[in-house]
Amino acid sequence: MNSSYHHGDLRRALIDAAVESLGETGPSALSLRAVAKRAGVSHAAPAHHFGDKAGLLTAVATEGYGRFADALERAGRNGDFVDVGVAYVRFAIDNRPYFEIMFRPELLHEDDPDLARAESRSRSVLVRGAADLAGGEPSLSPQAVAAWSMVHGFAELLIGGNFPPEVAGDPEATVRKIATRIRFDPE
Amino acid sequence: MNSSYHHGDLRRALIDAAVESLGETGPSALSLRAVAKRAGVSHAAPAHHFGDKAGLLTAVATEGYGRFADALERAGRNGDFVDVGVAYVRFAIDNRPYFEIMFRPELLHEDDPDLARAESRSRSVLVRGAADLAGGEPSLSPQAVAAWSMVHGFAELLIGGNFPPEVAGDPEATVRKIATRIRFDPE
DNA sequence: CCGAGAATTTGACAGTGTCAAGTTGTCCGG
DNA sequence: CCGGACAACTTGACACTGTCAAATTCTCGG
Repeated sequence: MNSSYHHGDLRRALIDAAVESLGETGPSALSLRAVAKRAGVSHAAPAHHFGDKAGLLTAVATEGYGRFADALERAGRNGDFVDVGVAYVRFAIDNRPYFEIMFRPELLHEDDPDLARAESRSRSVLVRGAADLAGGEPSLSPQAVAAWSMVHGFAELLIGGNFPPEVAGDPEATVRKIATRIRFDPE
Repeated sequence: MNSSYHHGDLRRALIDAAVESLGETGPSALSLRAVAKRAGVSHAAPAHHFGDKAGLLTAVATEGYGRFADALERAGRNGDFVDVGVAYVRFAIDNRPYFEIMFRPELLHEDDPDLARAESRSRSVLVRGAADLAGGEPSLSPQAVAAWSMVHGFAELLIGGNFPPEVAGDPEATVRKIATRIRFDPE
């Protein structure tokens, strides 16, 4: 029981440390060595578990997609797709460290099977919600693309600080108002 | 006035080199020294002109916002807001190196006055287009937020490779179809 | 023509990711 | 009980990065 050796679940601790670090410094300034130091291990320990910096971020993104799918699923329980949209941007706000990474392919190992699984799960939750709205189409309908794009763009613009105070102040209200009033022309 | 002993306009050459580099390697892997080498100058030359790595990226983003505003303005000439939306995502596709940087505040010097000017210009072009649609409101109406979010989210998701082939194949057609059929309920 | 001042280079420094090799812990078959 | 195999982790090194200070090179106005 040498104290220099980490006996608990180091993989878990490293992911947590990475998320904390991401929350403080943002993705571009994330340092593997800083993460290692925060977890109390040597600078090369992360490489052993994740291979790569991208590997660590992939693990974070995978966990993020898992939580994301959970949140969307929970919000969609009562059949109102507006709630799913609201949950989408709420997740981006509340889990910003995850969200800032999840849609940045150049930072991740896209071929990772776990990541792909988690990704496709949250995508399917999203599409199912949109399909309910549009009338049960299996694939990505134009309506679904539109809805997804809108909530995603809103989240990104909000996080990037591109909105004036009156909309950034209560983003949930704004997205709810918009999502409620929006319609899709047949034809 | 600005002629240097290197050869022409080094500032210009460095921005161009940065854009090329961004196009090849993406923003996260951009190296100041690689940019300098590409421009044929020493590794510390960029610092003199831009102070910082963020300074160089700020200059790139400023130029990007300029071109962006031009493109949106050109597209809005004939009063159809759908064209502006299409131009938005077309810009993201055609000028990906710029677009990938423009909405990433943590990579830039947000307080830079030139950047702020260029930003607010393209924003005002966008809002003016949306105001025409909504009936002349000056500030950011819910409709404008919705429209902006949608085209922006579409562009980001598209660039991130999140869409299946049938929509990524002809993105312009998809965004046009969506933008044409979308409506906004008057309460 | 020359000296001031700007543009650029040179050299150094701390920090980064990644790899190879060494060290330390764990566990299991005898 | 024990020895050795195996995984987890550390140590040390390497090339590369951004940034800064000092030295150099060019330009131009007097």
